[in-house]
Amino acid sequence: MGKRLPTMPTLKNVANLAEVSIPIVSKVLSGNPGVRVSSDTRQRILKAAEGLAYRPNALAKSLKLKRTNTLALFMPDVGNPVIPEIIRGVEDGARAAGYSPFISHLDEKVISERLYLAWLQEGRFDGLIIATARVEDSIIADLISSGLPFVLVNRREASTNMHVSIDDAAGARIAVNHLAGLGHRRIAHLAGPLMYDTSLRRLKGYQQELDLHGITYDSSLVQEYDWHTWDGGKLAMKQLLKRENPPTAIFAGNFMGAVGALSALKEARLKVPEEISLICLHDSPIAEVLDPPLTVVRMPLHQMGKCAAEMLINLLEDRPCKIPLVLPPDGLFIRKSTAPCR
Amino acid sequence: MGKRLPTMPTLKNVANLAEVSIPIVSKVLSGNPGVRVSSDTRQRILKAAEGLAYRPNALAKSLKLKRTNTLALFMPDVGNPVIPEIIRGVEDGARAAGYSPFISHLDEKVISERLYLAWLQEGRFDGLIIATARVEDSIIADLISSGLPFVLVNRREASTNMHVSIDDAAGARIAVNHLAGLGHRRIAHLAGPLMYDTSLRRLKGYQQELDLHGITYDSSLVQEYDWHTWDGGKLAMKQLLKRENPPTAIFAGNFMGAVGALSALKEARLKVPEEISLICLHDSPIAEVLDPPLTVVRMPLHQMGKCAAEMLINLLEDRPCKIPLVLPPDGLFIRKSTAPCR
DNA sequence: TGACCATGGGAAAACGATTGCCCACGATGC
DNA sequence: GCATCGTGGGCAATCGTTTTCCCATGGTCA
Repeated sequence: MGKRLPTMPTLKNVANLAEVSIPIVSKVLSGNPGVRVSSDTRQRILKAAEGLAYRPNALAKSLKLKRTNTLALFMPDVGNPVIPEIIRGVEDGARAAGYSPFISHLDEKVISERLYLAWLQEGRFDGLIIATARVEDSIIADLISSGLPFVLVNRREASTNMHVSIDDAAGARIAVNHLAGLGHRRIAHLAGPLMYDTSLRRLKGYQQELDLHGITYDSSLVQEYDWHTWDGGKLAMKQLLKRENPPTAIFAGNFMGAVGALSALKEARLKVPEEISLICLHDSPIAEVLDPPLTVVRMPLHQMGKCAAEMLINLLEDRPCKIPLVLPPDGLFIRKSTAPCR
Repeated sequence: MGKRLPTMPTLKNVANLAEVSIPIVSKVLSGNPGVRVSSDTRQRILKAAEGLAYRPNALAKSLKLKRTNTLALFMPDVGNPVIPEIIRGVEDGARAAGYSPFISHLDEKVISERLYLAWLQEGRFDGLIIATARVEDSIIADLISSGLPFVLVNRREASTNMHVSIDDAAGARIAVNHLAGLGHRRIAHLAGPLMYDTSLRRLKGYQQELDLHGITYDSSLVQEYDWHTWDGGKLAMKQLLKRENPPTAIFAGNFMGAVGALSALKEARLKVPEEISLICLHDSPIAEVLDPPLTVVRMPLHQMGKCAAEMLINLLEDRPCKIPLVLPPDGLFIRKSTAPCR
């Protein structure tokens, strides 16, 4: 069904036009330096290819070469403002090595259908970068046992060392240290879904740093929230504000949560940072235009993406992998949402 | 270079295991209903395929069939919050028709290298959806003359009717009408880069509606801004506030601009909506958590994406195309950033 | 018993590219 | 004058599928 619109020129067409054989055209056009060819023949081929606007068919080439030079990048949620950073990092890493990354946006349905596994098995891509925490463990296990090349981003897995993540605990500690340094003692934590190891590590960092400052951990100051939505943080913040003894500072596990929390604080007529301080992990250009601009611990998302691409490509090209598995946070970016505790 | 990690099973392997020929395996597995095969053979083949976890090689299949069932979606900027909506729309449209969309994030470099044209010419994708206004006209012209199947999103082009967009002028008029209905007369317009026809149409709609309400158009109330960045709107808003007779209402051309404008207004200690009203085109979940939540004219971005996919697939499958080229706005969503003019 | 038919399944070509091998040719060496 | 050698370029196989065509085989009918 369906007319095939324009027919692309093939090697055969070029060969006919240049009055030579197909293989020699291939050799000349693929620029193989070792090929010996008379300059006359070369010119004829080049002219013919140019005239026909010839482009090698990627499918045929990849089939023969068993290499597509493409990567698939699986993203959970393009709406999350931290995602673009990662995407750009992957792109930079991949393109520098001659690979083209293609992004696939995974909604629940696709995740459950294991389409990504299929794409890899079907040879459409050389490798896979998975940047979604939502993928089930069982599927990761399948992926590992299939032996197919993939890298996990922002998610660690004991059974493989193909993953890159950021030191969440360290990030959390920087945030809490900042808050504690400002004199805050009742520091709440808006924690991402605790089914994700990333959230768990942030929580642990929060606890550790509290401990270091001699603040006893109060689990009622930890409120889990849904970080897939913008108002997950808002709902959680409202919960937290219901306490009889509300916190003087909030450490939000991610950016979306902080924005939601800020919204809740405003509805509650609490002044940020005068009455309550707010800090979060991750940065985003939006942080600058919020009221007040958000103090954040910036995480090296771009670098994480880039490392993931490099790691994967190293694997694909059978080179030793010397990429760090865990990246340190970029550090504190103080804007206007945190202030000394009154 | 590079070890080829796991070797995927092929039709040949399945055929060997089932002790039949390759073609019959292909026929059975591709589920062609017309194929007549004994149930014994069928069972053996199915079992063998299952046992080997066979998956057809997409490259070989596409090469033979001249159809990949994939679409490439070119996005300008995944950081822009309106983009995810479009992406999801395209996905819905494509998947419903059995196509997989792959997103490529186009930065300036890629745009200038005309990679997208290459990908299409190389047969990697069946068609292309271009959702970036930034692509140069000359490249669009190339694309058209190449005869390759593509659809333009949110951009009109006289030389092709393969495009889907939203009625920007109508959206602008709804916004201005709302503001005028609240009694505002000095309504400023934060206009996107006027090199884009989309921005131009919004400006025109703004002018028309002003006219309808008997308000004379004052070009000094129109401030162009860069809508690729979050603080483009902020800078523009600051410009506007320098006037001796500042506007009482702002109509921002897009969401990012409105967020930036809101930021500038806060810095200037202007109360929204008490002292100045703000409305924009496009909606985003973030609009809810801003302070105040933004009143917007919602545009059918999801539907636009979906229509684009359907239009492209209709073209690919040689079906008549009955998709509307221009979609009406979804309408006004009143939140809290607009109020009667004092 | 011989002709016919339906049925199941295989042979081969094709998609477009790459590559190892080999051959023809003219030039060179003895 | 004969063997050798290097050079330019073609042959053929291959990657993994799909699809058209055709051939066995065995059963049915006269």
